[in-house]
Parts: sequence; C-alpha cells; structure tokens
Amino acid sequence: MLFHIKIDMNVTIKDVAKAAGVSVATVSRVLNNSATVSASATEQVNNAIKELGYSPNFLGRNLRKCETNVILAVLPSTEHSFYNDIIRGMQVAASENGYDIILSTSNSNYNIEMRMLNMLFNRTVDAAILLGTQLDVAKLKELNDKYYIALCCERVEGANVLTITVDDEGGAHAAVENLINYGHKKIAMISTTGSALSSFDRESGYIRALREYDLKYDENYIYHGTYDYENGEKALDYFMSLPEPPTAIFCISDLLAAGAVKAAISRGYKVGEDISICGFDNIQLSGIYTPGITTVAQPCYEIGKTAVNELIYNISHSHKYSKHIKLAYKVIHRESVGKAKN
Amino acid sequence: MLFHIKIDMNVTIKDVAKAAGVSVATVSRVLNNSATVSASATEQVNNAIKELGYSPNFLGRNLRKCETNVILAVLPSTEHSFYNDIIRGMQVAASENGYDIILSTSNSNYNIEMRMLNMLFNRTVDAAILLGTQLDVAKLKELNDKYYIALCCERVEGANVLTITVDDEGGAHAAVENLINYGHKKIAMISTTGSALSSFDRESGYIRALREYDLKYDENYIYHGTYDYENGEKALDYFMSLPEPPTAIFCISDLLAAGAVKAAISRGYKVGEDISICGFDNIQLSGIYTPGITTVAQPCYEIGKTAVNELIYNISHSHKYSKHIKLAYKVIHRESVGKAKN
DNA sequence: CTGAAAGCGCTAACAG
DNA sequence: CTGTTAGCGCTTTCAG
Repeated sequence: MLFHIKIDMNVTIKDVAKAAGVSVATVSRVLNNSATVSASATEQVNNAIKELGYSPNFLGRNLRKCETNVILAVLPSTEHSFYNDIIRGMQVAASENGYDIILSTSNSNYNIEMRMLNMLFNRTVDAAILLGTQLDVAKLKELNDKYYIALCCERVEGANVLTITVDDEGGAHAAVENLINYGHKKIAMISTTGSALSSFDRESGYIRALREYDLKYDENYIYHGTYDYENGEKALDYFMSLPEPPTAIFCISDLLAAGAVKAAISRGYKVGEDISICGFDNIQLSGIYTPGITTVAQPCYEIGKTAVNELIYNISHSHKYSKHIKLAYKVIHRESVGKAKN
Repeated sequence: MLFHIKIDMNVTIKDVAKAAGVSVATVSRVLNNSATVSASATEQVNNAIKELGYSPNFLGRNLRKCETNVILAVLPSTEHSFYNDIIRGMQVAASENGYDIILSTSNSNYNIEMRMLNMLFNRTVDAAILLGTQLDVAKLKELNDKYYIALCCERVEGANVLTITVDDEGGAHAAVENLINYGHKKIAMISTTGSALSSFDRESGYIRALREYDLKYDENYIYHGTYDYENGEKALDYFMSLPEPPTAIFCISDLLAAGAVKAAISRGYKVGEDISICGFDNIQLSGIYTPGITTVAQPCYEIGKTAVNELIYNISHSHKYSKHIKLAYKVIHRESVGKAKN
C-alpha cells in the first residue's frame, strides 16, 4: 500500500517518542502537562523535541479533541482603522484563555460571508464573531443553534444572539446634546439607508435629544445615503440648499463627517464657525483632518475584549447566553464643532 | 471505554453512508468528485447529505491529506485601509485556486508574529504571507527552508524569499520627478528610521531623481522619524525652520504627508501654493483630505493577487522560487502639489 | 463502479 | 508513573 507522502514530512510524536525512548502517551503528557511524568522522562522528551525540531500537528490534536481553540472574526473589510483596536482587544482576551483569533473579510457580501463561515461548519474554528453581518435573523438563529457565534458592533433585531456594541443610541444622544450645548438649534443628521441598526439607533438618540430640548424634529433634516464619504459631500450640498439650512450636522460616521467637512470647506464655509459637524466612531482620520473632527468614540478595545470573553464563557459553559451588552461611548471635542452663529 | 463526547456532535461521513446505504468511500468520492460514482448512488448520497445537514469535517480531511488549502496572511495591523485591496487580491487569487486566506495581525511585534506563525508550524495552514515582518534574515531563511512563505509589500535584504512589492525606488523617483516638473528645486523628504527597506528604496529613488536633474542633495533635507503622522508635523516644523526651507516635500507615506499638510495648514501655509507635499501609498485618507494629497499609488489588488498566485505556484511545484517581483506604481495628482513659487 | 480497511497525528482511557 | 491501544473523520489503495 502506497500513500501520498509529502517530501517535507514533519517529525511526529512517534519520532519524538522513539528518540526519547518513551511511549507516545508520555510525550503527549509532557506536551500537555496532563499528568505527572518523571523528571527524567520529561527531560528526555524535551531534549528530543528540541533536537528534532518537533512541533505538534494541530490537525491531529484538534481532530481528536473536537476543538481547535480558534475563533474566527469576520470583518466586512479592513478599510476602517476602527477595527484595529477591536481586534487587539479580541486577541488579548483570546490569548488569556488559550485561544487564537483569525480574521477574514467578507466585503459585506453574503456569499463571501457564508464562505468564511464554512470554517465554522467544517470545524476549522470553534466559534465566529460577526462584525457587521449580511445574514438575516433566520440564518443567524440557525447558526446560533448549531454553533457558537457573536455579533460585534452591529446588532440584528430579533436575533437572539450574543451581541456587543457601543451604546449607539446614547452616544448619538450625547453628540447631539453637545451640539445643543454649543447653542445649535437647527441640527441635521446624515444617516444611512439600508438595515444597519447602529444607524437606526443613532437616529433614535438624535431624535430623543431634540425632543428633550424642545427642538423641532424635521424629516428634511435627515439625509439617508450609503456609507461612502462622497455621500457626506452630497448631504452637505443638500442641507445647504434648504430654505433654512442647519447650523450643525451630526453624522453616523466619521467618514461621512469627513465628506461633509470636505464639501463645506470647498464651498467656502468655515467648519466650526459657519457650520458645525460631528461624526461617530473616532477613526484615525478624524484626528488627522484639518479641522479635527468632533466625534463619539467607541471603546473598541473593550468591545473586542468583551465579545471574546463572553463567547468563550458560552463555549466553556456549553450554553448560549444571548445578552446584548452595550458599552460606554465618549464624546471627543475637536475643531469641527463650535458655537452657533445667530 | 468511554471517550469525551461533545453534546453537539456533528453528523459524520459514516452517518451519511448509512443513510444513503453506501460505504464511506462512496460518500467521499461524491464529496470530492474523485472517481466515477453511479448516478443513483450519487443522488442517494446527496440526498442524505441534505437531509442530515452534513458538512465535512476538515480536520479529518486535512489530517489525512497533510494539507489545509489555507494561506495565512500576517498583517502588522488593520489600521491602514491600504491593506484592504491587497487582501481582496489575495482572496480572489486564492479562491481561483481552491485556497482560502485567513488573516492575523502582529502589531509589528516579533513575539506575536511568531505566535501567529505557529499556525504554519502546527500545520493549521499550508503557507504564510508576511506583510511587513519583524523577522530577520536568518529566521526567514529557516522558515523558508521548512515552509512556504512569501513577503509582501516589504522586502528583506538578503532573504532569499519570494517577495512582491511595488517598485518603491521607481515610484519615489516618479514622485520627485513630478515635483521637479512643477518647478520645484528645493525638495525635502520625510522618511523613517528603522530598517524598512521600502523607505530605503524610496530614498534611493528620491536621490536618483535629484541627481538626474542636477539638484543638490542635502542631508538636512531628509527627516527620519517613526511612521506616526505626528512625525509629519514635526518634520514640517523642522524643514520650515531651516535657513533655506524647501518648497516641496516628498513623504514615504500618505500618513506622514497628512501630518505635514495638517501642520502646514495650522502654521498658515497654503498647501499646494506656499509648500507642495506629496505622499506615497494612496490610502483612502489622501483622497478625502482637504486639500487632496498628491501621492504614488501602489497596485494593491495586483500585489495581493500576485503574491498568492506565486506562492501557490511554488506549493504546487514543491519548489521555492524566490524571485522579487516589483509591480508598477502610478502617480496620482491632487491639490497638495502645485507650481513652485519663485 | 463499489466496499473494506489502513492510517494521517494525536489524546486519553485503561491496565499495569 | 508509564505503555498499549482505540479512535477522532476523512481519503485512498487495493481487490473485487
């Protein structure tokens, strides 16, 4: 019988056992600290490992243990510096629990996302965290029944899935309240079409703030578009062409805010004086832009860390606790917001 | 004998075989299209698969085949939108060849990078692509001897490893030539300390352009710092305090260029008139900034695609061809560069 | 065209 | 404290 043999076939636990003069079981034991092994045997094994340059094959281990200790995080893209700290938080939490995080990107495409989730189905990973999913409630429920999953940054209505986000509603409320405190009464908002509930929640916060301060809520003051920064430009033009243009604009993202700022500057407005603009997310760009863009920071590191910790808690308790954890935001003051002109 | 049984034990190929009334071998055959199976058997198997919701366990498959068809890409971080198109290119090339790409981030930390490379050692992945590595030549050689690896975006001197980058030297040369064509004669450069050869190569291109146009090369005109955009600000202040300040600045990255632009604006200079600033990379930011930042675009998508294609070529030929492929750059004109004042 | 069976590398139960 | 051995799920040879 001839099997396909890789040229660079690695040394296996068997080779180590032979070299160390012990059984594979003993090697496995020192590898995993799983039972008491005599000092001498331990030493022999460790020497053999070093000599042979042995590194355990996790395919064998994982197959045997029915677990990989790997969690997959599916990102829409790596375009937003925003995700970087979330990932860092995930990695730290994972590392503390003996897990690893691997990433993949879906380009916000349902099919690609499902393809990535194959790793869940084919047992390449133990669990998955979705950062902004394209899947609908039904699909998520199906997944959550069979596997360990979590949503991060973006909730899905009715999905009974572990979810970690910033307090979107509260953050938006605080952002608008801040504009109001700067004397603004005509406050518009740039939001997105589509089903993202973070946008919806931020709209809710915006509306609540207006109500609380007895400012009129005008539907013409909400612009809906895509996430592209060009939409920030379009929105600005739209708002400024209104019979009664706003003096401040709250945007559901920094990218849209940057687009609005860019357009405002090019149309000759002084941002922070003629028009105040506030974003959301606190991506790197908003600190670098001239003028600096006032925004609402998400606790990215904390979000990532919490998502992984909760997910691992679920795994280790063989249970799917599906709470929605909302973490605290923080308003970041920069130059794009200033006192309202009268 | 009692083994640890996972509660949610998945259906296996055995269950499918039983349900379909065939052997596991036959199931495997239809799963892999690996041999002719009668139409009726095929149908029965497919039905059973559907009914049971079967999904093959890749741990078993991979263990058996000694391969995973997964390539790991190790990113320094996901902070740069820059990587997004590279990853897209990688995914497309991988997908076309039956591979998957998984990502991880190293935070430019040697230990984390090595930890990620464990996936290579423990056979969780077939190959790895390093985008900006912390490993030295010796380590890279060692890895390249034992595994399939490639360098992407950042070469390492003396490492005989498959490498794909943009033509850094040529791109920098073109950027500086462009400044010269705008009438600039006093051209400074913001570069980085440390060992990144992309910076080194871009300096070489800068110097070659100066020489070719008989402009004097002045060491005081090169500022070395970290990659943080704050260094762009510091560099600008330094240059402008020189007895003979430059009229144009070429930066090895858009982030540094943005820092310089920000500082210039805040010091009252008109960017594109009083001072021209050119970046490198064409990250999203440079198009959004006001003024738009002139830069050198890397063919990111192509770089990622090429890296994966070449790597898979190596794998499938069981050989480590270690050429360095340099792909074409493109100068992107925006407002941050204008005619030199006299 | 199909089934039996070996074995990928590893862990863990069991017996000693 | 240690060795033997079954078996995780899968692919593939070999024989029919």
